[in-house]
Order: sequence, then C-alpha cells, then structure tokens
Amino acid sequence: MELSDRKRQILKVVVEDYVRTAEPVGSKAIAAEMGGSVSSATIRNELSDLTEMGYLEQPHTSAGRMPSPKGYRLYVNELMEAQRLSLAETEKINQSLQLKMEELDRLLAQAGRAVSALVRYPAYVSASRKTELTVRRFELLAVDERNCILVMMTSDSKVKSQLLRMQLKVDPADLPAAANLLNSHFVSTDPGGMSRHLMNVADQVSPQLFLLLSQAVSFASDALEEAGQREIVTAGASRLLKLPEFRDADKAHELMSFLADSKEELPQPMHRPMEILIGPENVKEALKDTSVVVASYDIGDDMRGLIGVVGPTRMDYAAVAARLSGFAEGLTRLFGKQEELPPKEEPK
Amino acid sequence: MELSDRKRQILKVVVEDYVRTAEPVGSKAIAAEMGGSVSSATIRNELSDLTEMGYLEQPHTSAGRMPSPKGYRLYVNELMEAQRLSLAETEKINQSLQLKMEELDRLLAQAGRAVSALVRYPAYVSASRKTELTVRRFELLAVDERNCILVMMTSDSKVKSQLLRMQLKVDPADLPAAANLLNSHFVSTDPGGMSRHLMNVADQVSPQLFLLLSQAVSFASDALEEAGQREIVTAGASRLLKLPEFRDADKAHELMSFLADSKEELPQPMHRPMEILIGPENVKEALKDTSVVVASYDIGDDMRGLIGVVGPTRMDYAAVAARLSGFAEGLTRLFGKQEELPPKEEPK
DNA sequence: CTTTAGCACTCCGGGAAAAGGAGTGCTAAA
DNA sequence: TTTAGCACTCCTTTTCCCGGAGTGCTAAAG
Repeated sequence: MELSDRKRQILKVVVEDYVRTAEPVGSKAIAAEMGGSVSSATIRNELSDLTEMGYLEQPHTSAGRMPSPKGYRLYVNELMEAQRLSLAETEKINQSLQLKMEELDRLLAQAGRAVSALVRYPAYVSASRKTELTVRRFELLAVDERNCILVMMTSDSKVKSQLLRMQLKVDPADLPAAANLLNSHFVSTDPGGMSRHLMNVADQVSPQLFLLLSQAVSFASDALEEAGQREIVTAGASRLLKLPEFRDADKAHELMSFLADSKEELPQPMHRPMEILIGPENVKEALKDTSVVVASYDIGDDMRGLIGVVGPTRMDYAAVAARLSGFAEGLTRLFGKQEELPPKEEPK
Repeated sequence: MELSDRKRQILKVVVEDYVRTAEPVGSKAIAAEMGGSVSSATIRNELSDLTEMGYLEQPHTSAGRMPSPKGYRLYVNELMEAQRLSLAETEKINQSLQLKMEELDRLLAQAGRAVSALVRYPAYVSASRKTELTVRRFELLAVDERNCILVMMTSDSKVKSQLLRMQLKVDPADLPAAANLLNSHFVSTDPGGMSRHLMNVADQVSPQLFLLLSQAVSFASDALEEAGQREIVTAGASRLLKLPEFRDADKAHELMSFLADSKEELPQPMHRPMEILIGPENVKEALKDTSVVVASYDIGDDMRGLIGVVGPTRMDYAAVAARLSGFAEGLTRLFGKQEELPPKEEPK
C-alpha cells in the first residue's frame, strides 16, 4: 500500500520532532505543527495506520509515537530534505581542514576530532590502500662497518629508512652491489613475495651480505605491511554520555568500549559514497541500536578514506549527512592538492 | 598527637573495606573484621576520634565512615602493605610486554591497553626526551633532477628520511656538496638554531641549492621537534563507567573528555619513581576527586617514560602500585635490551 | 467515506507518606 | 577504659496516590 501524502508528512513531523526532543510525540503536537488544517483526531487515525504499517512505534499504550527503524529508513530515503550548509558552516569545515600534512595518522586523528566536534557525535576516520604497496627503489648508505642505513622509496613515492645493525662486519665497498641486488630482485614485489624470493639469492652472495639483505628485506616487508593496514581512529566517544539514550552507564559502556577496542569492525560504505545504517540494519551486535553515517573520500589515486559518525537512532540524519559529505569533499580536495606533484617516473 | 596502634589498624580496615564495597563502613563491621577482640562500642569511640582528627568522614550523621583524602594519605604512606605480585601476575605482566618494537607510538598504545586491562582503571602512557635531539649526519640521494631523498641520522641513532621536491632543477652532481654543507653546519644543532643558521649560508651557494637546503633544514627541524614532543596515549577510559562513583553521566563525561582532550595535563612523577596523588592533591580541577598513580621508567639513556593510572579516590592503591611498578620495571628492562647495541660512534 | 468532537480509559511520572534499617552518640555500669 | 543498652537520626526503599498526556472508540457531522 502506498502512503498518502498526508501520512508521509505526518511521519516526517514525527521523526523531526522526536529527533529534537527525544520524547514520544502526540497527536496534538503534530496537529499544531501542521498548521491546524486537520484535527488531532484525524491525526490519531493516521498514526494508528502508520503504527500498524510498522513505521511508528509506541513505548506503551497511551504514550505518543516514535519512529521505528523502518520509519527512519523511509524518512532518510524519501522524506528528508538534503540540507544545505550555511556559508559559515562550510567555512568552518574548510577551516578545520587546514591541517598540516604531517603523518597520515595524525591527520586522521585531527580530522576525526573536527568532525566529532561539528556534528556532536562520536566519529571515526580511516584510510586504506586500494592497491598493494611495493618498493620502487632501494639504497644502502654506509655508516661504519657494522651499521648501514637502508633507504627505500615505495610505489606511492614515500620514503622510509632504517638503521641496520650487522652481526658480521661488511665492507662499505660491498654496499652498492648489495643495493643493486635488492633493486634487481625485490622491487615491485609484494611483502610475501619478498621473503619467498630471499632464498633464491642465498647462494649468490657472501654470508655477511646475505644477513644484511635478509634484514633489509624483513624491514621492507614489515614496512609495506604496516603501511597497507587500515588504521582507524575514533574521536569524541565521550559525547555519547550527553545523550539521553546513553544515560544508562551499562549501555554507554558497551558502545564506548566497542568504539575503543573494535574499531576495525565499524562499517564501511560499500556501494555509494555515503551510506546510512539505521539501528538493526547494522550487522554488529553492539551497533544494533545506534545509527551510523559513513562517507568515503579519496586520498590520491590509490588510497581510499572513510569517515563516519556513530549516534543514537534518533539522529539528525539530514544535518549529519550534509556535514559529513562536506567533510568528505573537503578531504578529497585536500589530498588531491597534496598529491599533485609526485614524480611520475616509473621503475621498470 | 600520635595515632595509637589500634586507631591505625581501624583506619586500615576502614580504607580496605571502603575500597572493596564503596559503602561507608560501620562500627560493627569493623569489630567483626578485627576478630571480635573489641566491641563495636569501643570502635565507635575510636571512630569518633579519627573523624575529629580528619582521617575519616561521614556523609551524614548516622552513616558509617569513609576515609578522607588525609586518611588515604596516611594509609598509603604508612599502613599499606607493599603487595607482592603472584607469580602468575608477574608472568601476565611480562607476557603483555612481549611487544614488537615497532614505532614508539604503537608500543605505548599497546602498553597502555595492557596496564588498563590489568588494573581495571583507565591508564595513560607517554615517553619524553631528557636531552635535546639533534641531527648527527645528513645524506642526499638523487632521484631525478627535480627530486631527491634526504636521509638523516639523529643523535639517538634513529634514521629519518623524506622525499624533497625541488622547485628549481638541481644537477645530481651538486648533491654531495650540499650534503657536505649540511654536515658541516647543521649537525648537533637544535631545531631553533638550524633555522637561524640557514641565513648564514645563503650567499655561499646557488639559489637552487639554497632552496633545497632550506627544505632540508625545515624538514629536519620539524622532525626533531616532533620527535621531541611528549606524546601521550590513554587507554581504557570507558572503564570508568563501571565504577559507582561515575554512575552520574555528567561526572563521567567531565573526566572522560579530560582524558581524551587534555592528556598533556596528566600528572608526571616529579621526585620519586612512583607517585600517588590522592583526590585534592591533584592540581587539575578535573582530577580533584580522582586519584592518580604514576610511575616512570627508562627508555635507553636519554628518554624517560611515564605510565599512570587514573581512578576514583577509592582505589586499591596497594594493588595498583604493585602492578604499576611491575610494569615500569618491565618496560625499563624491555628498552634496556633493545638499546644495547647502538653504534657508539659520536660525531664531533 | 472522511473528519471531528467527546469521553472513558490507560499508563507514566512525580511527590508524599510510610516503613525499614543501618549506624551513631550518649549514658551508665562493669 | 571498655562495654551493653537504648533512643535518635537520617537515608533508602517501597507504597500509594494523583495529575496529565495521550490514546482508542463511538457517534455525529460534513
């Protein structure tokens, strides 16, 4: 059965009222909010229908109505008006993105704090790689005969380095040869492949050099693996405590420790650039009665970031969605700019 | 006035009972716990004295007694028996310290989680440098005429590197000279000094090289500064919610956002390797009715770490102190091992 | 057929009153 | 100095009651 226009409007009013007040809303209030064109009795009939259809629920007979997850879903899909951000608001977002491009971790943490502060709910941010990272080039620098420095440039034009301590003395003059070996055999290879490949060169070099190489390879594959991991930071978890639905300490604790310890299991947008998951639509038990809004953004060409907000099902979806997509765009732009001038020189 | 032995014993019982139950403790319970050698009436007289002297307080007439901060202080200083950890417990601590020595940040975070899990309170961990960090040696590696790699070894034998993108083309053949310049002028200098010094070399080199040098110097001083900062991580903040004293959402929120946003202001041990700050002894307003136990540990020779626990004044000081010092020792040992073999070659 | 007014009924929330209990402080005796 | 006895205090919990908001039904009006 199709919903009449009036039913839709009523549902909209209920959602928006309930989001604001956190109290079940009654027929009288709705009638008033609709300009008095219909009486509360009429509204009551409609409410009764909507409840039967599963869009609304009642905490108990003779209380007002509140939206069910299904009701929120309809609201989000069809009723909600895309909120335009005010200029001031947009300005604020961009301002909070004036981040110094330090390490990615730090930047994510900062972005998370900014989002959380803006929407007043806990937020989470992460970045992950679309394609496997590899090493593009190795260098070895002598320090003394027991120490040398390994420098690698990765396929995303970042540089990593590490001091290698050698169990056996190595003549500094041998280093260029070792570096050549690395450059000819271990370049453009995924971490697993590197360690496997190490065996193949075992008999081509002296034991000293082999020890050195295996250290280098193990550092390289560790570094690649680490950089490939998606790291997630959360911010503003304690904001939950301000919400009436988390007045109960146990409930709050459950969700907050989920945010602290199981960040990896927070939802990612699968199909669209922004997704809204309402209450039981969440797979994770701990999120069953919260809602999540999550958007993705691009970091250069081969990384993808994700930025999300966790809140009660009674969330101001329109506001959060607008701000979140503002942020996602801002971040895409930010990284677009940063990544403009990487050396395109490709190894072969 | 000196406290009689019996008074001291009574105080001890009160503290330990109150810590366990979070309820004011009455004369009868104390009498029972002391083996029935004295009657509750006698205890009442003593309690009355102790209250007058300020070691105990009463939430209201005709309630039991609970320790005042002064009472806790006496308990911590004189009454508390240093708790010996069971073998299993020590084992557990050491096990949780089987950390892979990745980046310091990650290690701290992991240690924080371990401590927090063990003592069941929020914990914080940080590391800071005792002496100023400087660069010991620079290297420049050519990539192409617009890009080169800066590698620096710092005074603590760590290696950092960064890709430098040059606005003006530079002949790779000039790089060794540039590196020499860096090595002769910017080594063993603090970050501030580096930027000041940059002006002095402005007229000794070509504009291209100068641009390159200034990028290198600015990266170096940023890196030094960043590495010098004390970074603090907190863990397990949500455990607060399990405690009856933080049942009130507002109170919990206040402390949790302090832990999230003002970590820098958490206490550090000043004089001794371990310090206990009880309630109002804390300077920070937000900590006025919590207690903090904080211990320090060594990271090699020139870094010092700090590891602390935040909880209600009603904290099991003996247990926390024992576990914390176990952790601090473990960490010192861990870092001691790691740092055994740095190259002692000193620059001059 | 839809809308509206009227009305009885339900159920929650808050406040007052009552009951219960733990613990104190005092007194007087051992 | 210690102890038993007892009255008193004050908190906590429970119970009870009331008011109000809101519903659902019915019957009349549009």
